[in-house]
Amino acid sequence: MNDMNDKAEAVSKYLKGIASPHRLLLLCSMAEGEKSVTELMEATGLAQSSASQHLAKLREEGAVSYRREHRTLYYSISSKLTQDIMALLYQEFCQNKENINV
Amino acid sequence: MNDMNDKAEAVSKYLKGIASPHRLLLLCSMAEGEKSVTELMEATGLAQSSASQHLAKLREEGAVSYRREHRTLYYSISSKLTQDIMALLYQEFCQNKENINV
DNA sequence: TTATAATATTAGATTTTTCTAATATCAAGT
DNA sequence: ACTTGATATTAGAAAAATCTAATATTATAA
Repeated sequence: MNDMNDKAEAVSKYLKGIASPHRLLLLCSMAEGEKSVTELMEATGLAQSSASQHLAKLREEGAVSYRREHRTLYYSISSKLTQDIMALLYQEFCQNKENINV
Repeated sequence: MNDMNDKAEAVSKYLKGIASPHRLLLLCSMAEGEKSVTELMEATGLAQSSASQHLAKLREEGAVSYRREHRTLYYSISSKLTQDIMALLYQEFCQNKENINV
């Protein structure tokens, strides 16, 4: 019974992990392919510290991962769930001209 | 360009709208079929005021709607997007024993 | 028309999130 | 060993979310 509460907590943590305008923009940018932190900063207009903190949160929730190449870290979406959700959201908010059924 | 920002805002608002443990439990309960507010309170253990406020937020985001029957309001999930997302989350957090790919 | 059951709204305190500024780390290149 | 470029972490202030308690609304039944 409080198994359900635990699951709700976990799901909530994950959803809140991606549910900020800035983190969504980061994910959107990464949806095009892996991006360095600097590229992500430019694409989203975020300050360095802010970008880094948002990426940390996305990492914590397992939504993204990175690979190092020299001094540069390349981030990308690493979870199927996140890809699926981003696809649904994109379809709903970015393609559906009249926002019925939101 | 700030079209993207506007969309990110809208998506964020929607996601935050469903991303609280209590609201997820409410949605989970409604996934079984429409429920009265009292039934939802019992199912989730929420206080009356709290349940009502959470339902208001879900309404605002268009995730749920209700129908009145006498004094009782019956709530249900009204958006395809919300149903799809709930299905993905259920699959990921409630069926996948080993939480790979979160 | 008044009492009551079912639900909504408001107010205020508490907690959580998010930003900026400052500082730290870490891996090259010199 | 130093310096520098790329990124991370910490601290603290400001903004947003959430709970409880109190009050209001609304539809029915007496």
